[in-house]
Amino acid sequence: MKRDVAPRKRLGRQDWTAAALVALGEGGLRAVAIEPLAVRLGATKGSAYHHFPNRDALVVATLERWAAEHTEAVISAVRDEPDPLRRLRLLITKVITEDEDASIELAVLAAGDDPLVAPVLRRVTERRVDYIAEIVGELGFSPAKARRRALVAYSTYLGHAQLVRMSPGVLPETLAAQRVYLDEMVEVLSTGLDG
Amino acid sequence: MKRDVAPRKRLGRQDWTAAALVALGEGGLRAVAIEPLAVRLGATKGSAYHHFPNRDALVVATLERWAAEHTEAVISAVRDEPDPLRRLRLLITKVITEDEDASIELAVLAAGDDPLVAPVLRRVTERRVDYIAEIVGELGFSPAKARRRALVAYSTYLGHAQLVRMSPGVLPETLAAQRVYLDEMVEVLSTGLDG
DNA sequence: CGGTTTCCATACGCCACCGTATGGTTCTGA
DNA sequence: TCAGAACCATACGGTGGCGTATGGAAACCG
Repeated sequence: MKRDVAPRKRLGRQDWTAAALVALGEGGLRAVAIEPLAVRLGATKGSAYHHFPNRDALVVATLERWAAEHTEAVISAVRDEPDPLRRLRLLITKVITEDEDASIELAVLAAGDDPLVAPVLRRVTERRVDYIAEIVGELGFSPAKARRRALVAYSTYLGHAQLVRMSPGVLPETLAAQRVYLDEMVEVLSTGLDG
Repeated sequence: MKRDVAPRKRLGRQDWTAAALVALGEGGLRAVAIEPLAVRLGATKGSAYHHFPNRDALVVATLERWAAEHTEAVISAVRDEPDPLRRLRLLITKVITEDEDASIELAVLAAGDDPLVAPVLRRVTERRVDYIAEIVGELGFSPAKARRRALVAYSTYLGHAQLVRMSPGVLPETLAAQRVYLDEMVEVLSTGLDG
């Protein structure tokens, strides 16, 4: 008579990190907690503490998975474009427009000073800035200048993400206005990079 | 014979919000908790719950105080400069360089999706963007374009703050390099605004 | 098919913080 | 000067999460 409400599958590490990613996107880092996740998964803490020694390990594994899955994804999505300037503009546009898993990224950024998040985030940041600088370098600028421009561009991206999160109201409302805005942003950021 | 170790002053709302601001800068929003603050102040919770109905009220009062003290401060610090373009550049430079109370600002930004923080932060953001747009408008641009440029500039500021917080390592190390970097950033952001 | 490993449920103690109740102390002004 | 208000200490109960112990079920394997 003990019917299983949900088909009681057995759980693995991946199930936990997957659920943790969802929770992370919805409620930030503090929502990545063992007991609520257990409820969400229809399991108990016993499962979690089998796969992970403690909560920190779960958080780290989750962040590591996020970094692996999303950092390279964006980069390899524009690698086909041969022209550096167009590639840069494509990258910026893509990354600004894309709001697919933005919530997770925003949550990670928001928790940037957490000792568990900091190292992962630092790695991802360096990787991204390096990549942008590489593109700018292809345009014929010195490594130093290329890096400076990359930093400005990446800062703008970060700030835009922050704005989207904290007060979308200040941003242009209509889709048309958004297009104009983003075009202008790309233009400003790529000033002087072409002829 | 009962010598007071610390001169046991009586506490007011201001003492609590002041301590809360310090805690906010040091440990983020979650550090703004009644019991730790009571310890820090050499008092007990009884005091806090006399001045504030609950923890949320303390947080709100603290944020309100921050908004009042720091939003207008920066703006009025550059109001004297008559030339709009120079005023804009002064503003950006000032705000990027200044790391006085940056920790509090960063903590507020990091907690931007907290329901207590969101409305305050939204107000502050609108106010700042409006002010930047106003300056750009003085340069002869249409309100729409001025606002777009203001948004780009403010996004860059936000992102830069984020970078400072999460991985200062990616930013230029030496003071000289920092100067060059900031100059270039100001130049990029004010591209096309002058002749 | 019996043993071993993997997986998970139950139950427990712990800690940090919230909020309340209650009574004591200090201040203030008629 | 003393009554009431303002202020604060102590003690308590509640909540939500962490981590551990222990035993039992499920899967795997010889």
